[in-house]
Parts: sequence; structure tokens; C-alpha cells
Amino acid sequence: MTQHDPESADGRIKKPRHKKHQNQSYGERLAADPAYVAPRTDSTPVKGYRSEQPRSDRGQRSTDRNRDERNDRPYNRDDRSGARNNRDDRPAFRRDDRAQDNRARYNRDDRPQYNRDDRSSYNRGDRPSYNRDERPSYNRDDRSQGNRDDRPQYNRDDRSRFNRDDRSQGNRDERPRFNRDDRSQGNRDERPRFNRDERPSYNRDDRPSYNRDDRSSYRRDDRSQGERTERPRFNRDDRPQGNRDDRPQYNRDDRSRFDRDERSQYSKDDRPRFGRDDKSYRRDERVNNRDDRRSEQAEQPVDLGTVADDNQFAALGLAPRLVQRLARDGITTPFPIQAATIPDALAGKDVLGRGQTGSGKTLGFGLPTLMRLSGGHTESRRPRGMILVPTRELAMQVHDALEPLAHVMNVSLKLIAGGLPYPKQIDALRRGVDLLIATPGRLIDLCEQGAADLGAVEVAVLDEADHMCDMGFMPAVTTLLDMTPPEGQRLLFSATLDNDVDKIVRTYLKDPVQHSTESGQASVSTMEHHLLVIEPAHKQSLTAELASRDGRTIVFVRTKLGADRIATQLRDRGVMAAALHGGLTQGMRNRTLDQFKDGSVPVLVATDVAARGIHVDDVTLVVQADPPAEHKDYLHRAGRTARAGGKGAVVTLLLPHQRRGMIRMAESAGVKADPVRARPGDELVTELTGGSKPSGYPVKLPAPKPQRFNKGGGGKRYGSTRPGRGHDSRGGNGPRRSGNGGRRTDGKSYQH
DNA sequence: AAAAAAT
Repeated sequence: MTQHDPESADGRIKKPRHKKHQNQSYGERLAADPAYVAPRTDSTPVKGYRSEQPRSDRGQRSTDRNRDERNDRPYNRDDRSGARNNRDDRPAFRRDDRAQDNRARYNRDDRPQYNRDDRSSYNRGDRPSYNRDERPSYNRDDRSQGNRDDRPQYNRDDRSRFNRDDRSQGNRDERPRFNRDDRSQGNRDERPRFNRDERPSYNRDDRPSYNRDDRSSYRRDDRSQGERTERPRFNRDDRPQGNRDDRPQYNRDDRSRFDRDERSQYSKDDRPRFGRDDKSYRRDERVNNRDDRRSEQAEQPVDLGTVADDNQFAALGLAPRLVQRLARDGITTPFPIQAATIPDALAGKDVLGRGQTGSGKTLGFGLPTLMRLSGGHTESRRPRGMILVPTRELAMQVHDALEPLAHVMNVSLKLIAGGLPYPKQIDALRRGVDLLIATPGRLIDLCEQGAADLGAVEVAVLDEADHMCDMGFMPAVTTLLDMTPPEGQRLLFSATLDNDVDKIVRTYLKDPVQHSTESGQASVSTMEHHLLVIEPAHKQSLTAELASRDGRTIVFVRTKLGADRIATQLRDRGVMAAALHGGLTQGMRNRTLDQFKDGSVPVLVATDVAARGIHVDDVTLVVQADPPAEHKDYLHRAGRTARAGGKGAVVTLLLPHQRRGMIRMAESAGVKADPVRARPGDELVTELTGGSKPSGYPVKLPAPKPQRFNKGGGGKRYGSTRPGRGHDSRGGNGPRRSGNGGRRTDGKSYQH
């Protein structure tokens, strides 16, 4: 009966069959054929559900009709990406449509009843026959057709996926959408969902994996005693601050693995029981609305230590609690960029901040933002602050840097980035989160889904502003800024602010105050620069020689393929190196960065994904195996070393024909260095590397993290070099890759 | 011009 799923025997999506329609958008196709019915999307979770369905139901999936529908899906997907590429054409259309779109979503209120019933029956197992045959056409006709185009199909899947989770806790009756509005006000108490809403954030933010033991005992013991508000603080205080920099990514990786893979098994035992036990506790003692939480916390201030009288942060006008918290980490003297921008930002002005790499810009915009958001009231789905960053890693870093500070200010924050599970992000938004730290794509996605509404954003921050304003990012950034109220405060920060930013500045900033603590050139005095002109044939061996040294090294290359290739070459020559680029799964990216931070892999071979903002302690050498494309890139790449006053060297390898361009670039970048001819073994090279040479014996990357949670499955997705689909057919929120070591196979990004 | 950013 069951042939292979057309969709996947091997987990891959097959090529579309309907070539004819491949470049036709759904809307176009609909226009041509009004009878056209959207391919159903409910089939996406097939992997997760199928095995749970009674066999008799399963059979129905392989009717011709259903198969065809499923084959339609890829075609649809292509449409969507086509649409993405056409972004430029669409934003206007989109934006105009947005209101309408929202309305449509609100209109749903009329519908949920039957929808939900549909869905619940779906859950009960009669879905296949029922849904398949009846619901689609029914729903589709009812629903306003026009909007469908805008709403990605996968929305539906996602939605139903977490709704399902929610639902499993009962109270289906209480859930209809109209509750949405009330929700933030305190219907919460009644609703088990509250429980869910709270828990994830707790899980997410604070539990270092190594604390896991603590946590579980902690969980069981402390939890029932209430005082949830104490918990995070407890955790946070215990955590040695100094380690933070080394650990965040590490935690995250574990966490996601844990969450994604473990949860399904884990939940069966613990979660429901927790829910049940928790009821009385929840009802009676728990304080579960935000304001109460705030006041409670205010009543029991934690001793954050004393602040010296001459603490200069206090002088900038920051709240005592914040100053105390900073002081506890030994941060008592503002960097110039902070001293310059904080007062203006606190005064509510729009600020353009430029400070050299590693000069503390994160706090420069972070502290005023937290100050502003503290004490306000955030409605469900309507965050009041937004920090946009260009890469996921940077988003994580900013999040982790601000988190302890946000905590003392009683500001909730949430990382919104791609490659991470949707449900927790949506839950957090629904619960109401003050400040988002986001990469543009995912945030737009969530806004389109209606999970987030930027209409209440008081502070919008662009980190790496000039990069956010370049061609690739601009549309997304303007889309997001357009959604924020124009009267809101806007802060733009970068090490290089140039003409590209003008458009954003003119459009979105009112009377901006500009602070440039440096010229925007390479003025970090502790950084030395070397330009080496080399023979093409020597590139590999020279790179290996340079990278084979004590201390952390980042090797920058131009392309993702190049990153993979050079990392492999280095390992073949005995240099422990790993590649980092955007073609890897987020899990791989996290793991690689963790290994680089914890020292198990001292050489990182990266594309420009790591060029900006990423802070790793003690990177003492940056090698540019491919010269940067422009002077700004040079500065940002170079800025990974010599951070916060440390020392560092930047070596750029140049093929003869790249020499001229580099000289020009060096001038624009303010780099004082003359190209020098170099060969492997040269004195200069030896000097830079401290004399150590690659062993010549191939090395292998360290094994994935040893922590494997029992019951298998854990870590499969990210941990193995050959991530099998295995039995973890759940958690399909993560990036889906068929396994070949996490490298892209679709070639999509490599085409010119 | 590549990379990044949503699935």
C-alpha cells in the first residue's frame, strides 16, 4: 500500500513534477485558474504524525489525490523562494497588504470554532479522511483568497504544531482566538498554557547544560515552593560571570539539542507530571502576571554589591541597579563610545554611534535601551524594543551580553533568529517580551505570521548598521523599520558608518546625534598589519604555516566552499581547523564556534559571517587567505583581534594581481602597511607564528560533545557527522538537511 | 561580489 512517500524516502524533497508552473507564483496561477486549489500543507507534519496514525488511516494518504497534493508542495516552495528573490518588487505590495493581512487574521476570530474543531478531530485520528476530503476545499473557499499568497504555507504547519502542544494540556475550550486580546491581562491564571509559556523561557535562557544536574534537582525541589521569580536570579548569580564569554554558544547548542530531541521522550514522563503537580502551586502561590513579578522583585532586591562613588557609569545617568550589576563584572569605566552615546540615548535622541571594533558598542546601545524599557508595560506580541543584527551568532552574543543586565532591570528579552525553533520564540512573544534581539528574516517571518507586532516598538537599534544597510539587508531592514512607529527612538551603531547608511538615517532618524569616537579607520594601536604577496602555489602551505601556532587564529576566506576547503586542507596538514559559514546548519555553526571558544579547535576558517561583531577572547591572529572585498570588510575582519585593548596581528595573503587593489583598500582603511613578498619558511612568517610548523599529519575534528542524553537520539541531529534522520522525526523546526556532514548539497548559494 | 538572512 504505502509506496514511498513521494516527498521522501530519504528525507529529501523531490524535484517538482509540474515544471510548467515552476516559475508561476501561487497568485498568478490562481488568477489563471480560479478553480485552482492551494496544495495542502497539512501534510508537512507527515513525518511526525504518520507513525502515530492508525494504520488504516495511513492508507488513505497514498491515494492518488493526496499524492498529487504532496507533489505540489515543492513547486509551491519554489514559488516562495522566487518571491523572496523578487523582494524588491514586493515590499510595497506587502506593506500595503499588511493591514489587510492582519485583519484577515483577526477575522479568524469568527472562524476558529470550526477550524479548531477540525483540527481537534484531526488530532484524534479521524483527521485524514475528514480533513483530506472536506476541510481543504471548505476552508479554502471560505478564506479570503487574496491573502493566501502572502501567507506562507508553512505558517499553518507551524501554527498547528504548537497549538497542538498547547492543546495537549487541555482546555481547548478556553483557547479560541478572541482570548488573544485578553490574554495579557490575566486570563492567564486560568489557563494551563500559562505554564507552558513561562517554562520555556526559563529553560532556554538560563540553564547551562552542565547545570543540568542542578537544574533537575532544583526543579523538583524548589519549584513546588513557588517563587519562580527567584529562580532565574538564583541561576544567574551562581554562574561565574567570567565564563560567560566562553560558554554561551555551547549552552545553546546543547539546549537546542536537548530541547528538540529530548523533549519528546522527556516530556512523556516529566512534563505532564510537572503540569499536574504544578496546578495548586500555580493557582495559589504563583504570581504570574508581569507587573506583580516586577513589584515582587523590587521588594526583594538582591545585593549586587556596592558601587564606588566615582563609578562613571552612574554619572552617565544609568540606574543604580544597572551600575551595580556592571560593577560586579568589573565594568566600572565606560569606553569612549559608551560615554559619548549613553547620555544622548538616555535623553531619547536618535543616535548614530561609531566606535572602533571591540570598543563596547553593545553596551553603548544596550544600556540605554534597557533603561528605556524598564518599568514599562509590554502587551502580548507587542515588544517595545528591537535590536537588529546581521548574523545569528551576533544575535546570540548580544543577547547573552545583555541578558544579565536586562534581568536586573526587569526587562525580558528574547532572541529571535533563524535556525532556532519557532515555538519558543512565538510563545515568548505571546507572553509579552520587552526586547527582541533579532535577525531580520525570522522577525519578518514572525510578523507576517502575526506572532509579533512591531507597532509598539519604542526603541529600534541597528547593530552593524552599515551592513544592515547594504543591498542584501536593506529591504528587510526597511520592512521592519516601517512596521515600527515613526516617533520611536532609533539607534544606529557600527564600527564603520558610511554613505550607505544615509538612506536609513534620512528616512528613519530624526535629528540624529552622531558620535564618532574614532575616524572609522584602523586606528587600533595594538593591532599590527602585514600584507604578504605570495605565489599562488604557496597559498596552502603558507596558510597552514600561519595557522599552525599557539593561540586562536581566524582565517577569513571569500566563499563558503573556500572555507570548507581550506579547513580541510589545514586539517590534512596537521592544523586543527574548522569551517564556519552560513551554509552550515545552525547546530554546526554553534558547535564550531563553541569549539573555537573552548580551545579544542584553535583555528577558525570563516567567511564574512564571522567578520562582524563576533567576540572571542584572545584571537591573536587574523589571516585573510582571501583579501576582503572592501575596506570596511578589512576593518571588521581585522577587528576580531586586538579587542578591548588586547594585542593582535592581521596578515593578508595577496596573489600578485590582488596587490594593487589591496593597496588602495589599505589606504581607505587607514592601514599602514606595505605589501611584502613572502614564501613559506620566511623569517617574517616564522616570526608571526612563533616558529611552530604544521606537523603534516592529518588531524580530525574533535568528536561532538560527549554529553549524550540517554535514550539515544540526543545529539543526532547536530552531533553526528552523519546526521541520520533516525527516529527523531520530530522537531522539524530545525534546518532540514540530508546528511553529508552538514554541507549544502543544493548548490543554491554557490551559483553566480 | 559574496555572504547573510525564513522554511
